[in-house]
Amino acid sequence: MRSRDGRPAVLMDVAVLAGVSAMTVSRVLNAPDRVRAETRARVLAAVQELDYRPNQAARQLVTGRSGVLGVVSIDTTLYGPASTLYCIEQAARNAGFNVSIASLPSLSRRSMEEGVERLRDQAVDGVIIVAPHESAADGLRHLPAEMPVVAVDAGDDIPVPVAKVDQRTGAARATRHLLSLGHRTVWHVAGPADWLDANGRIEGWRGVLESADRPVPEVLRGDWSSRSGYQLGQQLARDPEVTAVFASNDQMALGVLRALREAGRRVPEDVSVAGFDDIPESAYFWPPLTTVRQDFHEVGRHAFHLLLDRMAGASVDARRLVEPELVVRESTAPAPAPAPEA
Amino acid sequence: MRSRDGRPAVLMDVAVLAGVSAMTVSRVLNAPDRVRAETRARVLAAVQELDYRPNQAARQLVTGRSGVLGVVSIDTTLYGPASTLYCIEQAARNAGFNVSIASLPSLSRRSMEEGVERLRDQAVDGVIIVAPHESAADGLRHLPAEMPVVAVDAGDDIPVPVAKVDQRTGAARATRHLLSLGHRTVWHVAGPADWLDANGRIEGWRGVLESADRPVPEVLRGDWSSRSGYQLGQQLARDPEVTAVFASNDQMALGVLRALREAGRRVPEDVSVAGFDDIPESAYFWPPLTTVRQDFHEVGRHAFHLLLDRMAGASVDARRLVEPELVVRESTAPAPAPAPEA
DNA sequence: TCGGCGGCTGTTAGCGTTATCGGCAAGGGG
DNA sequence: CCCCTTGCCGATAACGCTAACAGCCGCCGA
Repeated sequence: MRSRDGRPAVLMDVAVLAGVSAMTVSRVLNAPDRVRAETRARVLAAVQELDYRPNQAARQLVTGRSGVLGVVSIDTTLYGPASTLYCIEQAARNAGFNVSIASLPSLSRRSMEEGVERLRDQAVDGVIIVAPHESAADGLRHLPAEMPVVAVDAGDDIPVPVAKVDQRTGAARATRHLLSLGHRTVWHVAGPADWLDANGRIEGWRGVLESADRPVPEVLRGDWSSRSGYQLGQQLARDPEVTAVFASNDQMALGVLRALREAGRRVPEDVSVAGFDDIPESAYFWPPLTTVRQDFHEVGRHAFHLLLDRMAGASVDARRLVEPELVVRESTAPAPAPAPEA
Repeated sequence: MRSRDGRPAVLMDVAVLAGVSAMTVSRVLNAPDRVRAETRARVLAAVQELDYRPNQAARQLVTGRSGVLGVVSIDTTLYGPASTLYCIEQAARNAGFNVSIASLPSLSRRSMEEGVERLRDQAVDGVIIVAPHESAADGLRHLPAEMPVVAVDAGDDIPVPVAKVDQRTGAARATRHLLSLGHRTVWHVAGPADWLDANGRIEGWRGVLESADRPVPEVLRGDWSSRSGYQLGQQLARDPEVTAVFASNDQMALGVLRALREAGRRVPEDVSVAGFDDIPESAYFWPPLTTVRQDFHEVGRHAFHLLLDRMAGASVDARRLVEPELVVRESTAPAPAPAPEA
């Protein structure tokens, strides 16, 4: 049922129908226990009957809060960001927030600031930034001060709370796993140079090799795509020294697998391969991929709660590290016996 | 620079600084040509100097428009919905809209209506629904009438504009391709029964088999996951009759590939396999997967423009079909010679 | 009996914008 | 010379809600 000749009911309509003042209706909705039970019931009945919905714009105009959170993110088509976004959204919904998104067309500081601006103009109550790039870090240092912001997977030297997966530990675990299988060293197919995740994994990998006193092969730079993994894999396949490869994500690992196979090198008998992410498909690669599972959902949840804290005034240097987990499958195996003449 | 002791500048501050009335400032922002160039310049200078940003809530309160579009979608972690969402967002941004999302935790009509409600309460100007389910169709028939809505990948008998990929044609192409390679018939690993896409593909597949007068094997139901493809693939691998399999998405095709290989059946020499979607990885499966490419981006764009039209009052039964494209790679090959005793 | 206090509800005054109407000056036609 | 138009701008009144204060009533203790 509607009042006012078909336009949606407003607070005043409810008040009239319930025989109370507008303020009382407002109270019923925002602080129910400050209204006598009987009155409250009458008001709620009126609300129901008129199918009344509070006008958020009006409420926001006076309270200054919109109940909307913003997420600015790079390519939400990628598995990681998509999962993180999804989980942020779930957490936010449960807490009564809506979520607006701003996908970044590029990785520049400028583009990131544009995304934040757009959200700010929309008057979001806070922003979560999913932009694991060096260049983004730059932007994160020049944010409008009054806006609560947290970052996902950002560096450590920025003035906003950060939720992230501990990339170094993850990479270290994968690398140690390969060494423990008897491989002399481990080659690394990395992600793009401006991705923090990529660099964190390089550090983890290199750290283990160095402290175990192993040779550190040159880093091979991919771009996260299977194609790049394939191309670099072809390179690796030519070198008979290579018995263990750690790829910085599962897609590149897939490319490596294919390149090795095409070159006649068996996985895992001749070469072991490990990935990173544990995308749902990797258990069905051939062979099933040993990889490092990142709990993106956990990261999303953490990010959301950090933002909540931040909005409540918490300090700017909170950090939330999520531990990744090594998932051993069939793409890694003991190193082949050294060639006879060695 | 700020005015009013540090709080953000409002329209009135700009007006005072520029020596004009508030209304004139408003006009400069919304209908620039109705203001003398000189005045406009003065106002714009003041805007700049005060770093003035219009308060959207106030504007919305009086105009009734928010400049925000809503997208309600199932699991945005899946490749298809994620791509569609991404592209909707791009298109919306370019047209000056923001986008809010509501991911659905379940596929029920109720859950979908909840998503729409949430967005409606947020006062979005329109909604795009990405919920390719039978159950969603039900909900689509009971939407608040005054809200502009378009659907992605929905059925045909609903009262909202629809943008979708022509699933039947896609499936038909894959099936015809396999028949043309000499296979007697084609087995089908389908998606969940309540997904429209899954059913559309079944129809396309069945249609081709029937009109070519081939036996129609029983449909095998998966759940889109590689795991389900793997399990059903094991079943298929046991049947020596099976020489061609069409899976309803690439993930399940991956599972099928693995099951066949484990059972000792070579792909494509013994069995041909085709998928659907053309996810970025499928070119690096082993063997590289023949599949049907869906242009999700195109769908996203269409959906957005349909919504724009709808908001402008266009009819409710607009339809936009996107043609999918067969991508032939190495997982399909001519049928093996019939067994000697046949 | 009265002041005071606590529980409940109403009144008033904005929040920052745009719609609407109206005014004023300059210019053009009768 | 006057009237009417046209171009530009300003005053006022909403839009729908809540913060802040004010008022009423009944009950308590003094």
